[in-house]
Amino acid sequence: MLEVSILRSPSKAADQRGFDVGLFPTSGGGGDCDDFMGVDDNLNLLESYIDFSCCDVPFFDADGDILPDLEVDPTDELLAEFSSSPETTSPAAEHDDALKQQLQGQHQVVIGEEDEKAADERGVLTLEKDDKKAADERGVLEKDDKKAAAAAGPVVGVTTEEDYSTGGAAGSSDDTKSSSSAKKKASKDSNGKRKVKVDWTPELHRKFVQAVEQLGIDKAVPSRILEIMGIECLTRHNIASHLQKYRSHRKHLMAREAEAASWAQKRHSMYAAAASGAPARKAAAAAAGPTIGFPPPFCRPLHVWGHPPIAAAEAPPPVWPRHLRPWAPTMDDPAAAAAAAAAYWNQQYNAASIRKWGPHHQAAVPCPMPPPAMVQLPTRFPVPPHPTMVVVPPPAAMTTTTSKQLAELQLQLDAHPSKESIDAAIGDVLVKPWLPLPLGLKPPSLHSVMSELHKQGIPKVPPAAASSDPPPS
DNA sequence: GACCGAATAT
DNA sequence: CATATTCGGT
Repeated sequence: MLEVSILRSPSKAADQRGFDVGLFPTSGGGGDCDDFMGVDDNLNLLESYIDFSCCDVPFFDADGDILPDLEVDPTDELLAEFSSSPETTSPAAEHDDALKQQLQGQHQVVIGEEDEKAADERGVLTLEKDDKKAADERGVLEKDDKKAAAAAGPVVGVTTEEDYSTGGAAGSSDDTKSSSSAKKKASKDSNGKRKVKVDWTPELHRKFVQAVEQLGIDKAVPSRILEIMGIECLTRHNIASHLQKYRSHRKHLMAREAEAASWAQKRHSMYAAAASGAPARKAAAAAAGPTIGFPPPFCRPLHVWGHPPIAAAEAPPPVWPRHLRPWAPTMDDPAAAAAAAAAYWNQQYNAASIRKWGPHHQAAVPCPMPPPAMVQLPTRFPVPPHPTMVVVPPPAAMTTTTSKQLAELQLQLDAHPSKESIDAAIGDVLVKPWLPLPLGLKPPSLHSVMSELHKQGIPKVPPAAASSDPPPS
């Protein structure tokens, strides 16, 4: 917490440490912090534990509001306490930092050469799991105490890194696992670097997606992505982790689309059969109606990247005519589809972050972005470099009325295939109703959609009538 | 040994 | 749930 406050509060700890506190540009999507790429050398102090080497001003927006904090675990908080406790905020800070590193180093050494369990048996470890928190809260030992602790041995009430990062295992009479993991941790952090949870803000994610797109989903490997993103404070592991999630979601999404497409295909065939088949068969097909053997009129996307549940009342229309969606790509155009997918991800991310952080989220970037020039947009990328998308999700739940209306609309579409192919209509209008809308394009209300359809000569057909009246061929 | 991706942990 | 870490394979 305090760690965050250091970085968050320009007037307090950060200032005291001589941080060059800057503000985030307000420019919505474009917040590609070229204007604060400069990294204050003073940050090196902090870098000792927290690799914020390129995160000079990550936590403020232009209003000086506190921006979403990085989710830090208690480990981080402790170190924050180290960094921000009064005695570390002045000239002494540097020494403290150094001391802390030193302390950690010593601790590591001992952990490495002494079995934790043995230490425990010796009674050297004084903190039980439950006490750790209290230790956290009461803060860190005074400088002198730290020195003393370091001198006396590594484990006397000094809760160092591995204590926290292993969930307090060091203090418990826990077993080999904890000690070995502590060892690992210790060796890993021997350089004093501390891993902070990366906050994948929309901006960051956008960069990520752009990099992935640029490389191609197949060739997109963490190291390359990182290279293209050019964000120093990210590690290959951060990228890998995010990439894993990205791929996973993407996979689900594609599976979903494939499924929908296959349904569309079936539907197409069925129409063809019904239109050209014998009367009996035709009647059967008509009687079966559009809902039997077909997927629901709209396909809700999988819970992708924190898709918000939307109340039925405020749910946007799940479908709208193709002509009202000029941006809609077709599955025939892979590039457009890919771009749409990318836009979709961006939109998902924006939506998620709005929910998470509120409407000002766009200014929040945990790491400064590279200058835009560093990122080449795919030539065919049809969306703006920094698209701000409007969320157009399908409804989480439908009221009866909405459901009826939808069924009706569906039937209208069924009964009056547009000049475009049924396939396209299904693929675009029904299969992917959740595609993002570019900013400025508000999703049409169901009402407007329907009246538009009506204007286009598509009458409102009562479901009963529609189902007994198969579409003309 | 570095990297990757999936699995698992936090 | 999001992210980090681990682990097995290349």
